[in-house]
Amino acid sequence: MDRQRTDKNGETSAQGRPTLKTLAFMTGLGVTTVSRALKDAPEIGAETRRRVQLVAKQIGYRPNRAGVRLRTGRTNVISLVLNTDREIMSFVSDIIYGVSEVLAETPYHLIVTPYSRSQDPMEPIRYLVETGSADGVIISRTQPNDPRARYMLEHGMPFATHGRTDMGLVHPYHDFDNHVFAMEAVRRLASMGRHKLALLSPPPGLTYYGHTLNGFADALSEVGASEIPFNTVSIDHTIEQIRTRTAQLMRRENRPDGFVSSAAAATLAIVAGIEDAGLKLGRDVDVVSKQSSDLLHLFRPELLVVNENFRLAGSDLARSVLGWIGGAAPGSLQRLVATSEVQAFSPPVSV
Amino acid sequence: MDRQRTDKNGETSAQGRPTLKTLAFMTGLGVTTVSRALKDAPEIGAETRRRVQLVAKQIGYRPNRAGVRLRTGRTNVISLVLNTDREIMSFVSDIIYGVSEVLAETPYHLIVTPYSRSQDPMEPIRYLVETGSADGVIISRTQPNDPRARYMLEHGMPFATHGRTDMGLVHPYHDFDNHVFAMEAVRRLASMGRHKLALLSPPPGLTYYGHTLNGFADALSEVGASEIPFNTVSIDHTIEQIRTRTAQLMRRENRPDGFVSSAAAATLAIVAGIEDAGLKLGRDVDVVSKQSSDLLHLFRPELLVVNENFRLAGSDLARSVLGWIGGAAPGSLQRLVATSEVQAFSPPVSV
DNA sequence: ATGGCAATCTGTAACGTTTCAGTATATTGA
DNA sequence: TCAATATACTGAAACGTTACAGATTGCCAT
Repeated sequence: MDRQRTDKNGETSAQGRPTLKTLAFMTGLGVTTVSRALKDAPEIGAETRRRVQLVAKQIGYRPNRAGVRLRTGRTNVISLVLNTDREIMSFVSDIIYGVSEVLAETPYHLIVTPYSRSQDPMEPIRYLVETGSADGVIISRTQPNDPRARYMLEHGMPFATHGRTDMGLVHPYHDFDNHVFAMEAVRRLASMGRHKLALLSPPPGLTYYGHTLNGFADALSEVGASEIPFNTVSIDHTIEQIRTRTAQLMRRENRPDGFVSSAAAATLAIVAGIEDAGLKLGRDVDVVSKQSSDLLHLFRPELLVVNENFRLAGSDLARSVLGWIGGAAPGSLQRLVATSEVQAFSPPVSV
Repeated sequence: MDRQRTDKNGETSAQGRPTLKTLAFMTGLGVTTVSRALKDAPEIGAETRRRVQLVAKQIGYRPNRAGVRLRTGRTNVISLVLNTDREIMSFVSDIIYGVSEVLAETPYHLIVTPYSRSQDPMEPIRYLVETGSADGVIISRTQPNDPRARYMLEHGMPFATHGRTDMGLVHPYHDFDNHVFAMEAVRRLASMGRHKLALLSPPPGLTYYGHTLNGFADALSEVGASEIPFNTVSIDHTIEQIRTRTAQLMRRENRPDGFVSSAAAATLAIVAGIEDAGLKLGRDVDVVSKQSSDLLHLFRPELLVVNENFRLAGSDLARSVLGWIGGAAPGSLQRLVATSEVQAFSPPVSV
């Protein structure tokens, strides 16, 4: 197991990985001096500092994470907390890449802390805070009154949320403007002559559920369109459930002629349901959908899409947590990204 | 910053998180005894053991990771190494969930170590080994002669690969039988009367590229079909590139009447290319595709699919690494999963 | 009684780092 | 010249854990 353990107490040149002691021996200085020289402490002579840093670079010195962590309590870890059964697929990969890309230039590692259907969402948070397993946390599926945010705020754990909260607490967030998304979607559908619209919403409970609903309602009254209720399912339901419900809805007399969908996978199901009912996309009904990767236009060119960039969300969230850890004001680390325009891929069919 | 620091040297009841010292004080034992009692060491009296464990549970003692890591060198970390620009989207989320679900019942944390296009794939591996940042590693995009596997083997770092190597070294792996996949795909197409087949392969260089190619070739000769070369693109190319090349191919005189595709997203592009060329899926050409989530049948019901379960791969890989760390023989931790049957969603159209 | 031996328990040191409280030397001000 | 002070460095202690090398006790065979 332990490969080489030649060194006794610092005099004999150490094997294995170099430590401060190794550097101290090589430079003839004390470990304290070396430690401070490496972090540019002011009370170290300019030449000594340079010398130490040179040697450190030469032999590839890297501070031992466990040593630092034990001594300082800093873990150099950011934890991304994910729901393992409800999270959108592309969300996971894109956000991880976004976070990674920011952390890559720092000493921080990314740990993924999962929780599942069966668990209380608070559990992973409590674990992280109680065990001090991370210096900062990123959470998603944010709720208006989010106990996780409150808890972390109370316990001094820096964090950032994907989506906003609404309880008067200030913390970093990254959010996509789903209010505007829903409004633009409705406006676009209205401009195509669609006036009986259904919304496949985010799961009730999450903050952006409200944003989406409000945007939808606001635009409906703005353009004078009406809503066909479709609230027995949300994007959290299975493909099959959404497909079935859509088909049922489309067979009713008072069926919608337009859909707004908050997620790409759900949109596949909606379209399938529409076609199950014998109707045709672009002729009988139009659909505006959010998507996070550029695939929906391959599925059906008649689909109208708005892009949400999860990779950007990831890097933004990572920067925010690091910022908070670094002492920035949490209120200055909030970002609401505007939605892009609704995009079409095939010329509109006149109704 | 430091919240409470009442305790001086163990006599005064400690604040903050309980440590062995806290337990020692509460039970009236020495820290050594407490430490051993918690890990069921044989030289501890049965009653003492129970007593210590009871108190530990009551006050919610959790060993300090930094302490353990510094002392023992064990990190209790498994690292998943991912390519941030070539990895399949669903692969990332599913495999993370699979790994997580296994690690959840252990003290292990999952850290994601990314590398990008611009980097040498060896770099993250060297980092992990040199800094001892993980007790075990999971890699994907495995090559027949994989320098990462060789390096980790040489340096005693337990690991598992998604996909096999082919250099006579023995290590745990999880692999999907792409040879059989390609054969079954070809057989299915042949049974539908398709005899001029094109293969959209994995990227050359990866081990399963060879497996897929061989299976494809073997089945071609078995059923007496012929290959239409389509090797200017692989599933690593962009959607647009695949789409364009497919359209070009389908406009040629000697065009394929069947495709075998190694990835779902690429299949979307193939179908788009087919339709760009004015041809119809199921009538002019059939496509068999691998998929990892059940979405392709929504895209075009004529598609034929074979499912590959990445979540299973993840949990399997995690179990393998843990097994190796735990002392199991690496050769006993290898698994080749059979492909499911080729599935159809719409009745075949006679040609 | 005495030596030997299990059975239990314990103190000390060490892992690598940072911080505290210095020490030694040179420099300054009067 | 002498104290005061700044500059550059240092040892010891501590973070929480485990391993090593004992120490204490009771019991048994002699």
